[in-house]
Amino acid sequence: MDLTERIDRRRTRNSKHELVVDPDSLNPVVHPAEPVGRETLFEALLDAIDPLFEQAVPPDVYVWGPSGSGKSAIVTALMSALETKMQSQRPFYAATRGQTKGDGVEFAYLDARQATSRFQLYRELLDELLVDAVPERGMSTDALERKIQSIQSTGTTVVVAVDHLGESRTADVAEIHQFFEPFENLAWLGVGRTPPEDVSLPIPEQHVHVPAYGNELVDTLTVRGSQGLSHTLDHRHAQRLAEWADGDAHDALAALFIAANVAEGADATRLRDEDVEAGIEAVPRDGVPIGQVLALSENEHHILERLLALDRDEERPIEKTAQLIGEQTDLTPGTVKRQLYELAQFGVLSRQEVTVGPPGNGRRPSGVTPNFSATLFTLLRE
DNA sequence: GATCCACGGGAATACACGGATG
DNA sequence: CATCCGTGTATTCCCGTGGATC
Repeated sequence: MDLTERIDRRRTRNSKHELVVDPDSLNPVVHPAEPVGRETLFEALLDAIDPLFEQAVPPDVYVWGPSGSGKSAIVTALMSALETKMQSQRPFYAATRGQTKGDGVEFAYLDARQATSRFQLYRELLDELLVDAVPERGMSTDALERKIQSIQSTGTTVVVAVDHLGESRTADVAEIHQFFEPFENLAWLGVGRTPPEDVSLPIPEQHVHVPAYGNELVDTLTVRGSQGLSHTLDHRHAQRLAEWADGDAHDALAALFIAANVAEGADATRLRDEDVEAGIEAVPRDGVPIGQVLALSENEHHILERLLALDRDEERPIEKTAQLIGEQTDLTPGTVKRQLYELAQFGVLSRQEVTVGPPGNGRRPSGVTPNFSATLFTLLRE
């Protein structure tokens, strides 16, 4: 960090009123312990796993709904609530026994974006269940499966939530079904966007539909905004964001997060209209969720950073882009090109035909542009 | 020695266009 | 006019190799 940067930071930190007091509250990838205004959905989820409260293994459940409808928020909240509840009721001696954290019921939350293969899903699950570290390599997937089975043979019931199913890189419902089939005392709760009728069989009989936010989004924004900022979020601003985002909490929070940063950068003491508009400006309405971008590998992040650094106004065929990026990384242009194509298929980048040079024979090249908020990506990468 | 996976290279396939063919 | 074909690119798909870890 150079000197001016230090001074800059010091200056913003010491400005009379710090505007952002809790960044996490404004962060679209962070979910609060208690989601606002979704009590009925919480009930529906509890209903779905009701047998659990009579010591039985509940059926598998599929939770689905559009992007930004709060699926992740409600499921993470449910799992952590269940965990604390069940733990407080667990007999004291259980905690000290054996290699598992205890017997009875165990809860785990897995993010399919972090665990994309059967191996990784099993590994993450074991990591949640066991106190000991679980190896990341050198152990076969089948060995992990046997390990999970041996835990179950002690009579432990496992409820595992798997978030973000059916994205282009993550496992889908059918795969999750297959992966967790071998385990007798395990119920899974899959979360995805695909409507049940479009999901390839087999699919759980229990569905819980999470519809897009309606008016509740204004409340959610108000609560989270007011927690994150040093002042109450202006009602007009909450309304403006909710309306623009059309019920998508991810987009609304993304814009709010950026707005707060813009305002803070300008040494404002309150969020101003122009900040909110700047936030809205910086978030594409139909982009990929930023969490999906953040979950990419380190190399892919490098590629994206270089891509964002290139002059945005210039049209450039993908080949040329790959070459420019390749020069700045230790990846070959060929690999960069393939990765760019993959990212485009993934939805992280969007492709459009590019008109460059004389109209030759073959197929026209295309260029790539980010399909997410570059500002948000940069802010959250730090 | 076994394991998983990121890279990298390259084969296979898709697409665009002009010209030939029926 | 509709369709097929050849050529030249773009894009997707696949798989072997090697690093890192156990």
